[in-house]
Amino acid sequence: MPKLEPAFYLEKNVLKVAKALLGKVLVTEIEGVRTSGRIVETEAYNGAADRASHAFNNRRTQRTEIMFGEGGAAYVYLCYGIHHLFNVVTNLQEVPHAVLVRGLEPLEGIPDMLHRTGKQRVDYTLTAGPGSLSRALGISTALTGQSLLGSRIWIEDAPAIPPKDIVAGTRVGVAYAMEDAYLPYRFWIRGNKWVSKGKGLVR
DNA sequence: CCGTCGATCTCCT
DNA sequence: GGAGATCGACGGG
Repeated sequence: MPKLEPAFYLEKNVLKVAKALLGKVLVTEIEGVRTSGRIVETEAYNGAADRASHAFNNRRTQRTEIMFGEGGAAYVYLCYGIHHLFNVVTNLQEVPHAVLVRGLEPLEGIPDMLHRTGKQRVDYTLTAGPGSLSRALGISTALTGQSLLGSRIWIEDAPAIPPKDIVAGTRVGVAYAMEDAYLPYRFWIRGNKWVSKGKGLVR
């Protein structure tokens, strides 16, 4: 399937993009090794208005600067000093929206994913969870700022997931975000085994 | 099954 | 100095 068009990433409603990304295929080609997976779980980060976002209140740092660029780039940052978390930058320039990819169903290059992660067998721990899927696909902070229309990391089109098969819940690990921690900004494909086990706040 | 803890970057106070 | 968009190892029940 073809790469998603630039217009896909310019959508101004980040919740729409987070849902539309479900079912699409994330592909990396790192040093000649191609690996891919179907996106089954996402979280929307609503920029300046969102206390859970790194760009809350339009906070600009060297790390977050890429989110202020035009939609269609990768924002990869180091979490807890160890894990490389991959986000899709969306919306127009100066609007720092992003979608975190939290779960993938592995498709191409599974032996390479096993090699990268040191795992013996394929199970949900290979690509469920944002840190795990980055390791499997070879995504690191070296890719932050890369265009998703380029040749190292991109997203391919696939049929949309019907709304009845999309579940919404609260985001994981954002308790610090006060009232925004309760927003239903996490989306996943109902019943899919590659969704991470992380739990958001419940009220 | 569950809770705790270490790893060790980036940014804030 | 402390917390964080996480994960896996370990110990107890």
